[in-house]
Amino acid sequence: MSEPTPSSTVQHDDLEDSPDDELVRSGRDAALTRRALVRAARRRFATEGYRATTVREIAADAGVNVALINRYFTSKEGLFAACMIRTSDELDIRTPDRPSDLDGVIDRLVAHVVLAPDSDDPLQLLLLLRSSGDENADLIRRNTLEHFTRKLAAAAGWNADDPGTAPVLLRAQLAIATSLGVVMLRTSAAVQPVASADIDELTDALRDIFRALLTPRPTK
Amino acid sequence: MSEPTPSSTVQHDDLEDSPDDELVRSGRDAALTRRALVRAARRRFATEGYRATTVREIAADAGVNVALINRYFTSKEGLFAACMIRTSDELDIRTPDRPSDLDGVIDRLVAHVVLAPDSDDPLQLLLLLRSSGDENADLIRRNTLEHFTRKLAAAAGWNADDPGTAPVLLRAQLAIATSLGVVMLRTSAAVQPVASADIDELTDALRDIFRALLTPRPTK
DNA sequence: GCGCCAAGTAAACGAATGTTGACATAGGGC
DNA sequence: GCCCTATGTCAACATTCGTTTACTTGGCGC
Repeated sequence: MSEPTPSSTVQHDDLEDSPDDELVRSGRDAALTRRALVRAARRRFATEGYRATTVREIAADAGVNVALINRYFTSKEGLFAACMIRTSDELDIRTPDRPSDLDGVIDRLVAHVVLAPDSDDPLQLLLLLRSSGDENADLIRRNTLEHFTRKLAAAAGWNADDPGTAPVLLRAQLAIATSLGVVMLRTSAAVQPVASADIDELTDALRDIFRALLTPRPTK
Repeated sequence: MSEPTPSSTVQHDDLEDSPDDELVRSGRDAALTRRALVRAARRRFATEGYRATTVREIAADAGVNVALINRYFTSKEGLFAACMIRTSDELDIRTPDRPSDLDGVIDRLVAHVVLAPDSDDPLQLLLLLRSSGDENADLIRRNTLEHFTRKLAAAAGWNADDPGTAPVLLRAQLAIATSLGVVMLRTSAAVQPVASADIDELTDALRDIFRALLTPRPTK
């Protein structure tokens, strides 16, 4: 009888060709290890969900020993919280300051949606993540999504003080919902044809929808 | 040392007040048990995801012994397939035979999306379910989604033999993606305003989008 | 009323999960 | 150069997962 492979952790000598480690791990560097873990965790949490992701998978992706997750983040939940906090920050940065530039906002949103499946864009985690079983994480996600909705709606002419513009807020959120759905179909299920659609074609189609949704229209 | 509670299965004597069992379980009825399991599984799979759902939870929800899942459905995956198959059937039924009735199709889709959060509508499972970590389960979902996409696209004038209508297929899938996103925002995260939007208002907005997406438009 | 088979139960299994503690080692301060 | 601490490794843990096996129980045909 042959000996079973004793462990599922991969050694750092067979990282395959994954360029996940933006820098070559030369020596011992706690900060680098933490970043690698967060990056790997973001991808896994986004594509597999919180509970379906195992810490051993994350550690393997990051080319790091499993126990370091608990060393640096106390627990799996702590690692998840670390991913979420940074996500919230980055979304604020990407929000435009000039509400008039609706086309620019749309282009940026479309770019995020189209490119999300291949990146570890924090937006992807925000969009994909479902109920995690962690109340605080869910709250952060809801607040961030609502914040982003208001920003997008403002670019489309929504005014919090003008109840007449309320429909714009709803339409902005439908645009976000569409983004969420597209990202899910492309990353989570690889459903055709959207999963392998031509980038330009998909971009055009999305831009059409978002413009139709968000372009100021006085009529009902 | 106190004895640990030996099992997480609940007896059928403390079903709480859940009306999940549409009929009182008087005697032994295999068909009833199977239906109860499928119903409970649909809700759990839809709200928690495949891998995050445990067979013991499902059995407890259905007020049934865990082993019966394996007896009637061979495995957790078999139970999932049973949920999906019925979903596929219902979607087929709801698909019109007359492709010209686009408005009717749209109305039905919108109704499903709007009502999904409060029901155990099979469509909800289809829309909410994410990457399950189980290859066969993912394949079932992908095939069902693609099948439904083609049905919807056909109602909007898509013809598999006419490459010129390919964009319609993509747009139909964007409509599905939007549905998926809306259902997720409403059920999974309760994001405002879409979560508490007026039903009629939401219905109108969705109908507008889907018509704009799917109404035959000869121009590029 | 009785036996027989379907329906349901209980307990255990191996594998996988998150976590922990003891140990090994690199690398900079002195 | 030596040691001391931060960093990383290894093996084990308790628990939970899906599944299986042996068993009990209920209801229908005769």
